[in-house]
Amino acid sequence: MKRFPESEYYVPFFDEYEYLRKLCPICGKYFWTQNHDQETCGESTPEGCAPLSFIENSPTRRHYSLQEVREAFLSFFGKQGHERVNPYPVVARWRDDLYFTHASIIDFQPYVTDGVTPPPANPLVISQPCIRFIDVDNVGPTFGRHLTIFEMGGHHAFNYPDKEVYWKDQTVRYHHEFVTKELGVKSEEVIYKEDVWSGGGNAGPDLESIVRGLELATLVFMKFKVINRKFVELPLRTVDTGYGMERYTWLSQGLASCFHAVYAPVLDKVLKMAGLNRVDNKLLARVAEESGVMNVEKTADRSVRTRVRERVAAQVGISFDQLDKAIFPVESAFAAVDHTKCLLFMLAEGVVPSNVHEGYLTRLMIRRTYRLLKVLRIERELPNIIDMQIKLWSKDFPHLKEMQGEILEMLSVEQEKFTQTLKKGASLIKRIAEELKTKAVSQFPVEKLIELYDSHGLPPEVVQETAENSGLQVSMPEDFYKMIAERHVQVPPQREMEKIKGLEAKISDLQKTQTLYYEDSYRRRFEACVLRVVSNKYVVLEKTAFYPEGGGQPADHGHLEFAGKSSEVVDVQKLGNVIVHVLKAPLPKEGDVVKGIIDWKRRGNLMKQHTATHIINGAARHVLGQHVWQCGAQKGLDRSRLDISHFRRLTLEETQKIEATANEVVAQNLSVETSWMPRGKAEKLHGFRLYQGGVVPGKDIRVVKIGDWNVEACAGMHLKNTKEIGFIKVIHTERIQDGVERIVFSAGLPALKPMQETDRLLWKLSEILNAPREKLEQTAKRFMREWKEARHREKQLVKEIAVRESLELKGSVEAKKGKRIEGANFLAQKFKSLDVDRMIQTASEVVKAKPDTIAVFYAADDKNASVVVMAGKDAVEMGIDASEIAKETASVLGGGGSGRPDFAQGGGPLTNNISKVQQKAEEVARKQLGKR
RNA sequence: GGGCCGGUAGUUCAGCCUGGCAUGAAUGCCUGGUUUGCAUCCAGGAGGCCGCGGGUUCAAAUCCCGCCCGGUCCA
Repeated sequence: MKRFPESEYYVPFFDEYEYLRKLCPICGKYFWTQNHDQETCGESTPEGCAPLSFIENSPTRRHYSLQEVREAFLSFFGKQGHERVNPYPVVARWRDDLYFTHASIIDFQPYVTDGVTPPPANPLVISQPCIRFIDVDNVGPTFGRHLTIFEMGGHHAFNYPDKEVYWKDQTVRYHHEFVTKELGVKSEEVIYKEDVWSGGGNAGPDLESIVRGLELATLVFMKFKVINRKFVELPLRTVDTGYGMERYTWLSQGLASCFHAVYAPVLDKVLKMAGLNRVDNKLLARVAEESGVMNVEKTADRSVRTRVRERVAAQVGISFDQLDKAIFPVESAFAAVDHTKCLLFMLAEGVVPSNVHEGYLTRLMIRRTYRLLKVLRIERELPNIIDMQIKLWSKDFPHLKEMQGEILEMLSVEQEKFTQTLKKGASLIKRIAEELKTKAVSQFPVEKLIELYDSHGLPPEVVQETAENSGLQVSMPEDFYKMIAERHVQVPPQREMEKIKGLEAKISDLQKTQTLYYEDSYRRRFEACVLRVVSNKYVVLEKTAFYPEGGGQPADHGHLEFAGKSSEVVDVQKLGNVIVHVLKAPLPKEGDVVKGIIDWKRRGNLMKQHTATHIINGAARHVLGQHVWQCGAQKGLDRSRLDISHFRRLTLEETQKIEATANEVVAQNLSVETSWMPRGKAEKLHGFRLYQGGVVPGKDIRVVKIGDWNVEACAGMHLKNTKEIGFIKVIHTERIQDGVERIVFSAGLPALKPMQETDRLLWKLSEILNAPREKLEQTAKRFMREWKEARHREKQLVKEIAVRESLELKGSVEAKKGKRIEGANFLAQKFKSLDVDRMIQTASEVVKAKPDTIAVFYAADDKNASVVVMAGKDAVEMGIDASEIAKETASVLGGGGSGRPDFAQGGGPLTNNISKVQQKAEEVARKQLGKR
């Protein structure tokens, strides 16, 4: 749907304020204005509907800092009955459909907007830091209209069928009042433009407010769900507003760019570092006014950008080159100032740069920032810029300061990695270029370009630079990134669980199964009534103490007893609210009362492993830092694993420290408390650290708290106190992805097993090396050293023997003991032991001394026979081909051989035929010499 | 989660496709000489579990399988 009818946008406010609805002849959108002479929509769009006309001419009552705009916004809506809500994290860990919070409404999706959970307040107001990568190419060129990190002010009202808060008219009135009465903009300057908003499966009409060319806010009326491309009305209608706090700040200050308004102290210093502090502000202001046409589409090639710039240059009245030279570095500084704040917020919330997920986006951001700073020749200043950003923002966001050390460390690790990649890349390109040159190829092949990007991370532009220096032409095909994409087409994963889905339909009418394991996690026996039996395999009870698989904890096993029979429970799954036991025959009948008995050895172990997982997680964070988050976990009967985010390989020392810390927690006998509470309350009480295991659905969540050590939202089975675990042993660690470390450990009695394994190994080693345990290390070192020395000595000896033997043989050649055939010396010799290396060395010496010699040396052990054939320089010239001799003689031995004319070897398993080698070799040699 | 590239002297790499002596290359190191201020030149030398484990083969750095380690791209 392109647009909604007028009725979706009309509000009585427009009549009251004598607003007129008009159609913009340039962008083709409807808009509402009080100024009846207004012709275009008044927004500074890429189509050029209007310039920005507030530069050096602010329409507001006074200048506002970002902090002041935020406060004005929050308190204005506070006065209008909105409750203030603290901002959420920028890393959206409570969602599995996106990585970063990119709008204020994200905080309340999906549970609030789907009606599952009540909102924390209604109506509410919030100023939410948001991260958006979608516009990253525009950050800088648009002078701050686009940012990767910004604060979105939102006042939200959730209208339920039985409870109306406010809807369109009131929303527009609030906005209008805020802009005119609070900020002092004249009413006739405020234009409302109609648009259609959709995102995240929801949609609705929206009005954008525009003042002096700048879009300031979007007022969205979320009332549809998109199902099969059709709009279906939602029972819950949400007022979703987004006020660009930075844009209001910019508007009020009327400075040349949004960055001047928001980042003044940092921008000043960055410009100074880069030697750009004398840039003409008048010129900047003129460019800013026209910057609305800048809108670099992600896929657009350079020519579009150039064209747009030329247009701006014409408007400003200077040449393209002049403009580009003056403005381009400033835009880079703008972007750098934005990107470093973005990095600061991401890293402060513990995103570890990596090759996957949000970590990868962070890595791309770091590399992008690094390249920008490099263009400005201030890449060494990155830590200083980050420090300045911390200083600027930690007043409002105190958590930034706490992470200072870790952030700088992560950045330096990342920077080091990147320079390594670039360094390696440069030498790689050079080598390829040289190789191509020797082949007289002047065009850089596309497949090499693709390989360099895909496998070595070198964008074509970088290749271009380096390769063109070596005189190679590099042209990038238009569909380069499409070609990359084609290399990554993947087969969609096959669907499993189809059977279970069929099962779900057959039990969906049943009531929620009562969960006895939550009432008492130590309960081992219970009685319950059978509600349903499906497919002679699945049994549903009214209540159960069997824990179904979930949250990385495997299902309980055990028995059901009924009418004197016993049936084994082999699996337990949760389908919706119903718990299904998978049984091995015999099966009870529907209506039977059965006795359930949990396999306690299994369950007890799993509880130990699970509580231990939480402790290890806490220990890892304690030892390594606040950037540690759980990225995955799986509990097992005798060992479990926990994946954590960390930017380096774990060292042995760190691992042992984690292990020691975890065991201290065990020894402290901390109590483990589990409780159910509303999501909002839990978040308020314990923060977003709760969501270690990823998304936790539902209105109420279960909070597992281990003393003051660790709090997580978790549905699993836990002990009552840590001492019950007994002992935790870390078995090993591995790096499963860049930035993700896996810790494999065991808890309780099963932890004994890996320790005994290690013990056994040491025992064996001690036996083999014949050394006591405490001397093992130095003994192993000594053996290694001696082995090396021995190997070295052997090599020398073989050489020496070869020289001696060759002297003897040379003597026999001279004494004409060897055969002379066709003017060449033919020397065949059987060696006593099969030592190919020695034969080669010897032959090599002989041939060197007597270049007209053909040496055929052979030997056999009980399994194989080998032949070495070497021909001197003169012999080769006479027509000898050692390769053929080796091949022919080896065929007598039942094998094969080959090599070069001067040297070849072969062999075979028929050791009995070794006596025939000499004759055969001579025969072939004669033939070769005779041919000449 | 998936794809791709790589692991060989201290370092950067060649050799692998097409199995057959690692006389491997450059650089760094050591010795001697020539010079002598700042990447000088010449001669000689030391330095390799060819990532680990299997398999194929008369023969594996090279081919096949598994693992470990590093890099990189995509979602």
